[in-house]
Amino acid sequence: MTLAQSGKQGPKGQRSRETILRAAASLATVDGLEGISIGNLAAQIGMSKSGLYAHFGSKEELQLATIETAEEIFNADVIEPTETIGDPLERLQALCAAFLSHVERRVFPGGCFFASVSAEFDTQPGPVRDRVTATQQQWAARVEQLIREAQAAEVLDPDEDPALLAFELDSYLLLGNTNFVLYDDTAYLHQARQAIARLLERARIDKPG
Amino acid sequence: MTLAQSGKQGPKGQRSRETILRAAASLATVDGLEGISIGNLAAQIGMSKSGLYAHFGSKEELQLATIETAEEIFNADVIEPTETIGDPLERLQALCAAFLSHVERRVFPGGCFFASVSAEFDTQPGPVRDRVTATQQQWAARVEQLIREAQAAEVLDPDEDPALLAFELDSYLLLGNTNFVLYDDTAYLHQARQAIARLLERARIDKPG
DNA sequence: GACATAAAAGCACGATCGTTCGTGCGGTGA
DNA sequence: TCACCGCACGAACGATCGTGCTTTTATGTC
Repeated sequence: MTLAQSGKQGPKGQRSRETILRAAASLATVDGLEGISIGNLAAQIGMSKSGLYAHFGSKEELQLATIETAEEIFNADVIEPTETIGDPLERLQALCAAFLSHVERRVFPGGCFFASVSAEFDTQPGPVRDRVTATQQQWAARVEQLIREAQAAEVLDPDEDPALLAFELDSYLLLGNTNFVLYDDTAYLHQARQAIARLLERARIDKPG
Repeated sequence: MTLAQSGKQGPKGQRSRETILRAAASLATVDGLEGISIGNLAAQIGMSKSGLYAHFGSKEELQLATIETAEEIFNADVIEPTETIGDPLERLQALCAAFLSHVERRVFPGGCFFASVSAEFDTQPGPVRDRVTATQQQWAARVEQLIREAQAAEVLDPDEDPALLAFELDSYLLLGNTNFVLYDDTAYLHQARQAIARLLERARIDKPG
């Protein structure tokens, strides 16, 4: 019986598991989630192939656990810091800024984990794809919801289509990430910031006076 | 001596090579350019592994030839039809429309070939990456150039930053492609079209009268 | 210090990877 | 008719893949 199947696990095992998954999440943004090999990952962190493998029942379980870890890292780094902001428009701006900062600081060496993995699994049905698309939709829904709140608070034009505005914002974030990684040039992150700023400016309600 | 190394090739060989490369280009947008295996590709088109391999000296040569073929397909389907249009703004609009149509018609089953492959090789140095980035830059430069021409023709606001405008347009195209493939929903292509239309409308010079 | 158990390693398996080699078929020109 | 050559084939290679089984090493409790 593998360690993964038996529910038992001590503190040592949890630490190892965490080490494995953090390395896997980083490697996945460079070599892809499928491109990672058990042996390669094991060598990376100085473990034996079988010792690493014992923590998971299969490669797919490792991939799913890796996604979960990446999501925790992403949430802690990008989403949670913005949740104390009351004003919805400010929170939206902070969210976009945090994302681009997250990419720029190379929290994951290959840029946004979910952009990377969803491009890899977009045409590969299965639990991995489902898990990734769920996270993506959650992100898009969050952006759109903040736009609706900003409209309700009368700081964004209520005639704007929230879904379209969210699409446009996400577009800038995605291409900013993609081009930054591809060309290793922060100029594209700055373009994303400019595009976001003027899009939101155009959607803002003109305050009288 | 392999067929690839000897320059000699008859009409039969060229036809086979073309068959291989077209299948490879399609498969690459689904399984990735690295995910393609020689055996898998050979089985797909009913050839032996070694028979296929003889057309190329290595897998990397196959990848590079695949990119070249994909570029030809893309140019013929997206770029060339728009080159007869004189007005730069109209040509820009036609180019964007042609791209989204190209994606929607699934000329490649996994959407835009270069979006797919550049996401895969963005962190993998080598000739393949270089070839892909070159094509990407060529596309971006084309879009930006059309914007400049439209500004010179006084149909787009000369105060607009051409690079930024090109970035925004490319953003919509990329996310439109990505989400269409990921969710198999044309709604995202429509959002891209809306975003493009209103961005260009905002950048247009208001005609007096 | 002995014992139970978690955690990692050792080793080996079948499959598949890219790659190479020798061979054979079919058409073309001497 | 015969030699030649483009083209594709089958077989096999070393390497690496994911995956198991067995054994050894740590860890922690009495």
